[in-house]
Amino acid sequence: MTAVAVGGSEEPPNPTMKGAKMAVRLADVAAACKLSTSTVSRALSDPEKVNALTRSRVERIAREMGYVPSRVARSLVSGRTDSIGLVVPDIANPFFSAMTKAVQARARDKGYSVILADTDERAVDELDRARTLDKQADGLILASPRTDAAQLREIAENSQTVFANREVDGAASVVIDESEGMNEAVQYLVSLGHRSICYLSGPSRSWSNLQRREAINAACVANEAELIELGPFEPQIQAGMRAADVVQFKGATAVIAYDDMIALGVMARLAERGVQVGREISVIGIDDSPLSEVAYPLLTTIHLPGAELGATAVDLLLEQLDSAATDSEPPRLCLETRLVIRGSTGLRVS
Amino acid sequence: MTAVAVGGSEEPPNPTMKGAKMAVRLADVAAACKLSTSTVSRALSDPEKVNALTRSRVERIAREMGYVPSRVARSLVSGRTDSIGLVVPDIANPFFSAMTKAVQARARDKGYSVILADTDERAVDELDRARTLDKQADGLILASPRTDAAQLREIAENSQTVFANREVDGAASVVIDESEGMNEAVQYLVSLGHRSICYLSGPSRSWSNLQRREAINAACVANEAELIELGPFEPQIQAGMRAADVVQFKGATAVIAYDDMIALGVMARLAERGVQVGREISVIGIDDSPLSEVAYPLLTTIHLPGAELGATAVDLLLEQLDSAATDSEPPRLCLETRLVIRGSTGLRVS
DNA sequence: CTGAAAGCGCTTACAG
DNA sequence: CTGAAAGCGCTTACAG
Repeated sequence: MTAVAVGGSEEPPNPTMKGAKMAVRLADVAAACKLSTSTVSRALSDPEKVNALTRSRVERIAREMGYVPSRVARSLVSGRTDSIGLVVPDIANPFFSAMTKAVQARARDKGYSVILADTDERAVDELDRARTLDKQADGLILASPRTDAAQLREIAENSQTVFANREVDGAASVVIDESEGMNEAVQYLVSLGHRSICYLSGPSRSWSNLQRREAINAACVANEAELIELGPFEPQIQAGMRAADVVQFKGATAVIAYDDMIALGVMARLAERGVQVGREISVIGIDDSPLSEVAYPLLTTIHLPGAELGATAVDLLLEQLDSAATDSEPPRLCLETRLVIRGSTGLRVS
Repeated sequence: MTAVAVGGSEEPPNPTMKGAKMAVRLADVAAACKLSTSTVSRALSDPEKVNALTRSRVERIAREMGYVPSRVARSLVSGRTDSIGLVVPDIANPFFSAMTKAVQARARDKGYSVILADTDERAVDELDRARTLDKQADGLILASPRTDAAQLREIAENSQTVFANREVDGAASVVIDESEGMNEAVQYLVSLGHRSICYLSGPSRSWSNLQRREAINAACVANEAELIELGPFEPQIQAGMRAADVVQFKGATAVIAYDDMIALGVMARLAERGVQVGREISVIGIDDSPLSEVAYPLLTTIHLPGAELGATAVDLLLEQLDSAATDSEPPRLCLETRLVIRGSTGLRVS
């Protein structure tokens, strides 16, 4: 009648410790079920390979015990982490936050989680951040990297990588082709009587900026407009405010900015000075961020499919992960743009 | 003189496979060094315990072979992942992107990476996302969760958790106390001649919204102003535009919105209707996001220390992780607010 | 200072 | 259908 400790292999649970780390293990469930860990493992992750009754019993007991499989143990055998790394220049920039949101949503739909790295526009940190993430993730999405092509190629050779908003030889990428939107913008300005157009450059090492410069240049040639380049400016409102001074000094009547942030900064400063944007001077942004509908006047801008960019990058990456081998030439996708006309543009006065 | 393959245990590397997954292992460098894995492991991660010459040789060879330790293997033994999970309602909302940026930066400084989950304002998904992240991270930061207190408490009991912008009994948290800023705002409006103030409510299940309602209520009582509550509205520009209609219908002359996004939407719609914000009607936001300096007129708003909130949450979480035991009462921090007066407010006209 | 062995928590051929 | 064993790539007492 007196109970003597028999076997006594049961470790008392430690209720003061938090976190699933000290939680019930597969072996605990197996012991409770009086089965081998092999069978329990199969019952939980490969149900077909196990007797139906065994399976349901295992499932029930596992649930009762609050069993949660260890992801890292699983990762160690599978070689996969089911997560992807995303490197962005500035999550506070609406373009990247919209893109990040889409990346996260799509990744989640596919059973992946995303590890985020923000380089705060510091190009020199990009490689380091990418390498760090590569150790923790199955693959990488590098958004608008400023690093030079050779180093990016090296990253792509050593890791599963997809570039967003940047093309790199031999690597998968999805970019936005601004030429259509840019052409519409220039054509529209010319139709309003503008003959000279000012482009406010973005970061000098930005691939996007290069694309946009080329696009506006081609568009200006095609539409017989003069092009004046100013900059570089950081894609931030503050920088746009400084840009406004240069614009005013140059006496420009039509400006296209590297992005909405700069355009918005320009408008804000101009308004402060009593200049009527949309009448005395026309301003066009690039991005079509939510902000462009809040500014005064509403910002005419080239719409960039940021969410689509993010979702597509995830799709490309997961395809690449699944196809294992480096079979064919990696895909390069290209998304289109269009001009969204609002209030910040108007007939040239003079 | 003729070199004959001796031992021949060298696996040929597979250059077509990408990713550090098939990379050189500790055992490989041990073999190359003709040492045990134990020694190599120590040389690399606990240098003091190893002969200086051995160490430098190991380090050199490891470098030459491009050895990168497997994080998951390490995690399996250490029980730590060195990453934290962050759950936010909407990364595209400037408040949360600013906070996320700060979380990421601070975490990185401390050697942690951050796994991001965006619930897209879907309160029902919060718990699920938190649990998923908990499996992959050492701890969790839950930003502005809408879930009810009981369930949040349960999360906090099972995982290392810090709440940002929400207080939960028995759990660590850092919140923003709006009462000071709110009081300044109401007092300011009253000093401009407004006697009736309209509050545009945020999400009904938002703890912040509750705090703000209480704060404005107290402030109105203290300043002898009438309070009219409208809403709820989602913290988005679109919702603010709809709110504007209600505001106009009510004939309000002074409104304080749940956040900048709503305030901005209100202003945009009002401007569209030809109503002069700052003259005919005063609008105050909450957040002081970069947008508030771009809107027209510039938005008067209550400054919220979003970056500080994020950084502080990380600090609290890491302290909690290090102190292992659930010793004392978890800390509850509170950050202050203040009113930033800009152009969207002015003397009451009638 | 160095090495052999056990173990972190799973999965998965390989037998039975 | 089930179990014993090996292994994923490290770290860490325990000996020597």
